[in-house]
Order: sequence, then C-alpha cells, then structure tokens
Amino acid sequence: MKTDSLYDNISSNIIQWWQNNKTLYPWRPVDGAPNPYHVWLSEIMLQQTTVGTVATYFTKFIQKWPSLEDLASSSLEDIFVQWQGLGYYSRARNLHKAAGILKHHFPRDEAGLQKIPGIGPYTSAAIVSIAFNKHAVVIDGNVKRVVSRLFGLEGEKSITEHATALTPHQEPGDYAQGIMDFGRLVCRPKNPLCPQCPLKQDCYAALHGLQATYPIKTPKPLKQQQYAAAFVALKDNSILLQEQNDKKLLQNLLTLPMTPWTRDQEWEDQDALKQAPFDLDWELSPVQIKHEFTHITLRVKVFKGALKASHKGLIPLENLPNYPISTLVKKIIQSID
DNA sequence: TGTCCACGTCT
DNA sequence: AAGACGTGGAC
Repeated sequence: MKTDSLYDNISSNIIQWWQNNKTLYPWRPVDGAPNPYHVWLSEIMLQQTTVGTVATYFTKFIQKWPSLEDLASSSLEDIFVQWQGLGYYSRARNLHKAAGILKHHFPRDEAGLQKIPGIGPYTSAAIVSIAFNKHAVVIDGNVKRVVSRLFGLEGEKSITEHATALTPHQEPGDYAQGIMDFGRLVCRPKNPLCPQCPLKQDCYAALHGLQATYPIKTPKPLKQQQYAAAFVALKDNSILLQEQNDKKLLQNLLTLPMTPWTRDQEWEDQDALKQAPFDLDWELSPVQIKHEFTHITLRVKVFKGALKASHKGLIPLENLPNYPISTLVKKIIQSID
C-alpha cells in the first residue's frame, strides 16, 4: 500500500478534474441535489451500456414517467416498449419490480439497496455516493482500469483494496462520478490521454509505458455460432409476430416465427421450410442476418411470404414502435422492405 | 471485417 | 460460482 497522502493527492486531482470537466447528462441536475430516482434509473441503464445510448432512453423514460410513483404505476408491458433495443431485458423486469418497492422506501445505504432487484454491489455504491453524497466505494470497469494502471495491479483483491484506499470521505459524490468519467474520457481503454493526464507523474503504467498492458484481461470464452431461419409473413401492411416463450433469451419481447436455433450450419432450406408456421409460398431472402449476443453469434436465413387470410398476431408495420421488439427482429424486418 | 468495451447482476 | 444475458460504437 502507498501512503495516505498519495491517495489523497490522487483523489483530490480526480475531483478537481471532474469539477472542471463535468458533463451535464440528462440524469445530472443543472444545480442543486441529485434526484435519487434519476440516479437509480440511469445507473440501471448504464450497466453494460454506453453513456450515449443511455441518454436517449433516459430522456424518453422521464418524459413518460416524471416521478418514481409514475413509473411504479406503469405496466411491465409499457416499460418493455420503452426499453426495447436497450438490451439485457432482465433489467427492465427488475426495474418494474424495484419501482414498486422504492416508491414506498428508498434505502440510503448499500445493504438496503442491494435487496432491491437489479441493484448489486456496483449500483448500490453508485446510488449511495451520487444520490446521497455518502462514502461508498464504486468499482466499475472504468475504476478497475484507472486503479490497475495507477498502481500496476492484477487481480480482484488488490484492485478492490486500492480502490477502497483511494475513495475519499470528502465529496464522495464528485469523486465517484469523477473517477468513472475520468476513466471513460481520459484513462480510456485504447489511446489513453496520458500527456494531458493530471495523474501521469503518479501512474505506474504511464511511467513504465504499460498503458496497453493494464488492466490485465482474462481470456473470454469463444462465442458459440448458431443458425436459424425466420419467417416474415405479410398481409397488406401488417406483419405476423408472436410472443417469445420458448427460450429465456429475449423473453417478454415479441418475435418473428423462427426455427429453433441450432449449432448445425449444414441444414438445407427445405428443412427450415418444414418448420414454417404455415404452408405458404415462402421466398428465401438473399440477405442473411448476423446478430451478436453476449455469448452467441446468430446467423439467420430469412423467408418471406404473403398471407392470404387474416390471422391472429398481425401487427400493422406503422404500429411496431408500440410493441416490444428486439434489435434482432428489427434488423430482420428492415432487411426485407 | 472482427475485437473490445462492458464487473454488472442474477442464477 | 461459472455462465447467461443485448447492443452499438470505436477502432
């Protein structure tokens, strides 16, 4: 461990950097105290999701549901429509559950917050420090990168220890937001802005030219390749969609009729057509869709056909924004036109 | 094109 | 406790 004064010096520099470089995101108050509802909602959205993407969704959410009570009284279906495209849809399910709890009691401590669905160690610390300006150690991907470079660290335990020692008891809200913004904007994963970094003279990685070495990354498991066919059944200007109920992935969203996803690349088009929802004059689209999930790369062949009779599940194309649809399905529909 | 970001939470 | 769970943008 380094001396206390070095940690103090670094955290002061981070706070100062942030106060000079603070960006006004929609969830940050122009002046005055942060709104805990806004902090919670934004932090849930920011899990694994970039700031730019979240800004759009966050603004839509607070326009539709200006208060926590408004959100708590909404239906899960409405939350899904607004959440569509953001990904990690269990967050939307937990958001709906959590709103009902937080409306009655909004804990101001990490242990209490972690009992709420969707709030884990990182998010509880973020809410405590940002919304309530109380001491809590935030450790997200940015903090890990900054701390591992500053001190030349590898491994969870030492990073947590140093992040804890670095977290000041003064201005915890500014520090928490500061170190995460600093990591994103200055101590970037690639091409960090070391020449203009206020911490460069204290940074192990910068002093040794090891910025690219830290953080030490663990090898990721190979993505599984999977294959499927999707069926776009059209009637006038309507498209046939159905509920996703046969798999956990993309649960609660609407989907196109699809064959089961398989690891076998070598199936024939006729095999897919046997699993079509109707006996139709299906036409194979020349465009194959590739879609990346966290752990799966999916390649989809698309069959298009004209329905002769009306059918349950037909949705006018112009009404699609009112239904929860994944980006995968949007991509497939857009590829047809 | 392909890789990385992206530890975040839940199971 | 390792694996499941989405997406888009940077490079």
